[in-house]
Amino acid sequence: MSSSQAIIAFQDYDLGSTLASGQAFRWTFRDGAWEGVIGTHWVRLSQKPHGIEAERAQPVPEWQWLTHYLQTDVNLAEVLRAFPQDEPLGRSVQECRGLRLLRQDPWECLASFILSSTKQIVQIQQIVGELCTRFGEPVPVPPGHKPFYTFPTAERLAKVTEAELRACKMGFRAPSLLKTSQMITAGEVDLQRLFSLNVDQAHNELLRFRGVGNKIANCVLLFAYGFQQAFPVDVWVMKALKDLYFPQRRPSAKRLARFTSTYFGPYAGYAQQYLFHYMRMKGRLPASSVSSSS
DNA sequence: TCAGACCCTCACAG
DNA sequence: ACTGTGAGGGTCT
Repeated sequence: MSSSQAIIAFQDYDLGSTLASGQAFRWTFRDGAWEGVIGTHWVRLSQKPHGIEAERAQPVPEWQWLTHYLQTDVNLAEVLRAFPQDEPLGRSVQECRGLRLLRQDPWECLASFILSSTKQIVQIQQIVGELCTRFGEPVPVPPGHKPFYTFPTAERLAKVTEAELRACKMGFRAPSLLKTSQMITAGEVDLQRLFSLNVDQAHNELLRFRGVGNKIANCVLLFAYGFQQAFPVDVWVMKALKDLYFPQRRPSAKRLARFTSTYFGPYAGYAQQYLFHYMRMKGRLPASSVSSSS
C-alpha cells in the first residue's frame, strides 16, 4: 500500500530543534515545513500536534527509512532519566525539550563534518549545498518545485579535482575531502565495517582519514553509527564544560576526557547535544534582542 | 602541551 | 558604499 504522505504519531519530538541543531546540514525551513533529502528521498516534514507529517514527491511502499533517520523509536524519557541530575544539564533539557539525535548515513556524515572545521553552521550548510548541487544526482521533487540533489558519493568525489572542490568554498578542507573520498573508493577503509566494531575500534578507523581528528570522529560515531556514548567536544561544549563543571581552573585534556566518558553516563552523546544546543541558544539571545529592539 | 597555518565568508566597526 | 578586522561544531605539524 503505497502512499506519498504519512503521519508518524510521536510526541516529545521537537522537529525544528533537531533538524537545525547542527547534526545535519541539508534541511531548509519553508512554508511551515522542513524540506530535505534522505538518501535518494526528497521529503517535506512538518510538526503536528500528534506527531510528524511527512510528504513525498511520489508514493513509497514504506517509511522505515524515515523513522530510522529520525530515530522516532528512541524512548527520550528513558534517555533523560539516565542523565546525571545536575543543575546545568537539567536546565538544558528544560530549554531544549524534544531535541533528538538523528541517524545519518555514515559517508554523508563523515564528509559533512570534514567540511565543518572552523566553520559556522550556516557556512557548512552553504558548502554542503554547493557540493550536492554540483556533484549530486537530482531526485524527484513535486511539480514546479526547485531541484534537490543526493549527497554525492565517495566514488564521484574521488574523481573530481581539488580546484573543483575549492569552488564549493570549502577552502583548506578540499584536499581532506578528496583524499578521504579516494581512500574509501579504493577500499582502504570500509565504512560499513565500522558497524561491526566497538566504539574505540571504530574511532581509530575514522582517525585514519585526513582532516578527521577526535572531535569529528566522535560526531560521526554519534550521528551516523549510533554510539550514544560518543561525546564530541567542540568550542561550545568546551565552554559549557569549563563554565558549568570546572569553574575554578581549567582541566587538563586527559582529565576532561575522563570526565566526559564517565560522568554523563551511557547516553553522554545526548547530553552533549543538549549542552551544545543550550549554549548556542544562550549565546544567541543578546544578539537577537538587540536586532529586534531597533 | 602549544602555537601557527590553513581557505574563505560573513558580520560588524569605522 | 568602502575597507579593515575577527572569528567560525578543527586538524596537523
